[in-house]
Amino acid sequence: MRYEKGRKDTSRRRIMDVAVERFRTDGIAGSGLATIMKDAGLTNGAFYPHFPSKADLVRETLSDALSKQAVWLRGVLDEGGLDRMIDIYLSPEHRDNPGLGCASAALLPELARQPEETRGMYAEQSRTLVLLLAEALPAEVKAREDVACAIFATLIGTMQLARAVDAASSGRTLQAGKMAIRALAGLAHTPAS
Amino acid sequence: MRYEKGRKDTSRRRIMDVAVERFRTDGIAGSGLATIMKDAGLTNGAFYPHFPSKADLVRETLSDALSKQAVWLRGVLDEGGLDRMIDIYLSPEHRDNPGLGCASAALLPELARQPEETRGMYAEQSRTLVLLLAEALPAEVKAREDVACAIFATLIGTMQLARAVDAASSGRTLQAGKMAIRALAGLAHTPAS
DNA sequence: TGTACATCAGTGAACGCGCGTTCACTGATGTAC
DNA sequence: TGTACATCAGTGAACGCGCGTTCACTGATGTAC
Repeated sequence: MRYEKGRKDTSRRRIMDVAVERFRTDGIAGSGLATIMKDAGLTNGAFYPHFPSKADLVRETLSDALSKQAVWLRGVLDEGGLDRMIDIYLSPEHRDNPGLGCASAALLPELARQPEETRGMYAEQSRTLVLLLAEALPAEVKAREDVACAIFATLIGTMQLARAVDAASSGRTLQAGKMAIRALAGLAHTPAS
Repeated sequence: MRYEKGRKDTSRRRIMDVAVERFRTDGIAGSGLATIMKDAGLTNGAFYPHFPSKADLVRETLSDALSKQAVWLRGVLDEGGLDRMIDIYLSPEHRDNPGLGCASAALLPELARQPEETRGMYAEQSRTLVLLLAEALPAEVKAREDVACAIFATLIGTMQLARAVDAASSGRTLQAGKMAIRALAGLAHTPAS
């Protein structure tokens, strides 16, 4: 049947929202299209009027997620600075909700195995995040982009580690990451969080 | 047919060697048992006299890989110290050969999605690596285990990032990681590597 | 030392299942007149 | 304003394929005598 105007756009949006969350929760290879479509309230076949293939869905959803993360990052850095961002990123809430969190923390090794087009998208989008971090570094920091890149890597590595280890060490892992990133950024070390 | 003594052990060893390499290259969910067995020179059905399930293969091979990594780490730290280890870990050779490299860099987010038993194994084995790093820190470093944990996270995050981004920025990412880890460890920063 | 036999690693076909993708079809809506 | 018709998002069954796992079977070897 023919549907009302704008219907296709909202369906597409719903598919994408359901898909990123599932990718971040179960991995890309671990997420089937049938499940995604069912969760979006549609059937198998409705996928292909929206996306030419799963690879395209992956690329588009992750590109979207990274753009949103850039908006979020800009906002948090503007309001609360690097210090505040670190506390939010390395929070237990973020750790316990990978489906709603950072795509890099959830999927980075799998992203490295994606087709060239997806990898190029990631290279570009992650660079934006690193540049935003670089801008937020204290004025006296040298080699700003390199420091920002290392901070980005430490955020991601710390979150992955906190998710993989047992609950007992997880909190300490997060704290260790915060401490290290503050040291790299040249911020005062605040022992109690 | 009945095979000569020790045959089962060498087959098992071959399955495990082929499996870890494939896991690290293609991911766990992305690696099928049929392919692994074929690469090990055996057929499908020969898998089950060796392992009760794929999950067991995953746990055993990764446990083995992490033990070997601990041996490697101890050796490199003894011979060349933290500085040498950083250079080897964050080398283009390691980046370009994930199949032979660090299991954490290749699989950490996927490890966080494994069954409890596998996660427990990882928590334990990664702790050993962190403690080895802590021992290798310069004497004056405080909060040694926390610093070591952050260094571990930075090594992993940096390698993942270097593998995901384009070739042009990849080298710089590795250098930025080296610089940051040397700073965290309180080692002199050597601008040229 | 020679013979009979139990062992069991490995074979290869098959199991049910979910994967990504294709396709003929539906039918309420927007558009043209 | 009313009618005829083209559109096309979505349906639901099917495609071939690879997945993890099972199973009846093989047959050279190690073991027992």
